[in-house]
Amino acid sequence: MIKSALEKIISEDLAEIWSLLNGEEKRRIIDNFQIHNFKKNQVIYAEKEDPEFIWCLIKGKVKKYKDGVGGRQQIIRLIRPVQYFGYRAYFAKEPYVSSAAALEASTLGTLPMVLVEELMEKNYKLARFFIHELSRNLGGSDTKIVNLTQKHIRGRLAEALMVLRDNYGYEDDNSTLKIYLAREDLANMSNMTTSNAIRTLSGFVAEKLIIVDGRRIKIINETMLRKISKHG
Amino acid sequence: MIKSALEKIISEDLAEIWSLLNGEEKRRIIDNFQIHNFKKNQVIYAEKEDPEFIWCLIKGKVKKYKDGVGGRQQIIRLIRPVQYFGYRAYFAKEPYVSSAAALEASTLGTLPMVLVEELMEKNYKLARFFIHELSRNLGGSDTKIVNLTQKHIRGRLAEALMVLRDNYGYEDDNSTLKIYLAREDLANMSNMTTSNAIRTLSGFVAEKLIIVDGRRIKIINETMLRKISKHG
DNA sequence: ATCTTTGTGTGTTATAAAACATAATTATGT
DNA sequence: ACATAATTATGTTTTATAACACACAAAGAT
Repeated sequence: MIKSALEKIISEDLAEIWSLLNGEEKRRIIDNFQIHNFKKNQVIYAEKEDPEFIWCLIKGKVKKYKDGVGGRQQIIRLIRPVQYFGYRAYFAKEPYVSSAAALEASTLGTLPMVLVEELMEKNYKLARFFIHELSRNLGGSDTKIVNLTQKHIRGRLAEALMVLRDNYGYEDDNSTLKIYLAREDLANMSNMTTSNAIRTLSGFVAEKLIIVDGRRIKIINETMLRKISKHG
Repeated sequence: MIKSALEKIISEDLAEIWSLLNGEEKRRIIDNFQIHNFKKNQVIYAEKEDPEFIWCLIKGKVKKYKDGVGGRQQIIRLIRPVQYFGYRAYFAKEPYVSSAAALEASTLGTLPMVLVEELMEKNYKLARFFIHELSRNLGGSDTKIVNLTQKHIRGRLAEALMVLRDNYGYEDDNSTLKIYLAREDLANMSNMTTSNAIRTLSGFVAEKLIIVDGRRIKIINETMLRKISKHG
């Protein structure tokens, strides 16, 4: 398993990033790539630590979050395979401002950021890849600021459900979200208490917008949910 | 005035960015740099428009903001001379997600993004400059999400005052904020209604943390304000 | 299997902040 | 200089959401 997952990613260009590199560069990546396994809920790195590696999610699901006042947690971003994270703080030359944890058992790879920077200096496409990613994430964060501060509770939860849908998609039935979050995590995505996440979710069930079976959420009326998310 | 301001910026390396370029590159910048003047409150660009230029604030003050539900505006970031903005959307290959407007009469310069990208491809330092800026801004936005959603009204306003202090500094008296915002803008920075910004500001005056004279805000107890901003 | 912990669901109360209302002041245009 | 509009200020009411309380179910531990 150790190297095969990586070879697969690189050779099949599952991740955009690798297709930008030449053979020699790919060689150096493979030589320095380290595989790590994380259990469900295990912290990958924590706020205030110093960044040293770029992280690559190979299998599983990861949340990036910030712990705020009174132990309240805000989920900032969700990661899916094959995505990269943990490089922002290094580029900014500052400690992490958010933490990362596995939402389920996950396999990740690391690469020293010094190597990434070295490759980047030689290969403009790699630099451009990060500029593009950072720019998209920044736009997303700015949008999230307004979503979380100005929308009402129903709008924020509907928004969270749509984020899950867009990030992880549906199961084979084309309607069950392919992620099973605790109500608490749902609340932490939507800036509300767990009680209110549960209550609001029950409301959506009563309105036949979704069907809930434990942590399985089946989206019945996506159009309506998007509408609520927009004007809520 | 037309070119002199630019020559001054470039020659004196007032902006970090120019020191990264060689003579030939500086030449091309100067040839393509366009000066624009904006009146107070004039919109520089608006959400959903397509980005074409990078903007350089030479003189004045600029706010970046998003209009949210019910006409409520959220100020995302403040710009001071000599800072660059407006490039994120271009790099992300998407329309602007926020608008920019002059907070006071301002002088700005534009440079076509295609030129910036061309220079960037040749000059790694320029690419690294943008990666650094984007990374810092992204960290700032992620932090702002938690600040605005989890802090109470006093904490949010104190935070806004400290942001103003850190961005624009003090007048010669070493205590009066070097920016004169309408209460409405103060509210739009702090995610609250104008009424509450006024009320909370009056509270700070009563507690002798600040002195207010119209739009002039004199910081009396910065330590206490930082404390309120942190735990509020 | 039983105990303990953790997560889910709902009703009730408390409260922070918005919404609304109305003056008083300050700017702005003619 | 005056009229009109915009901004600042403050009091009152309403409301969205947090906080609290408790029951029940599910999952782990001994």
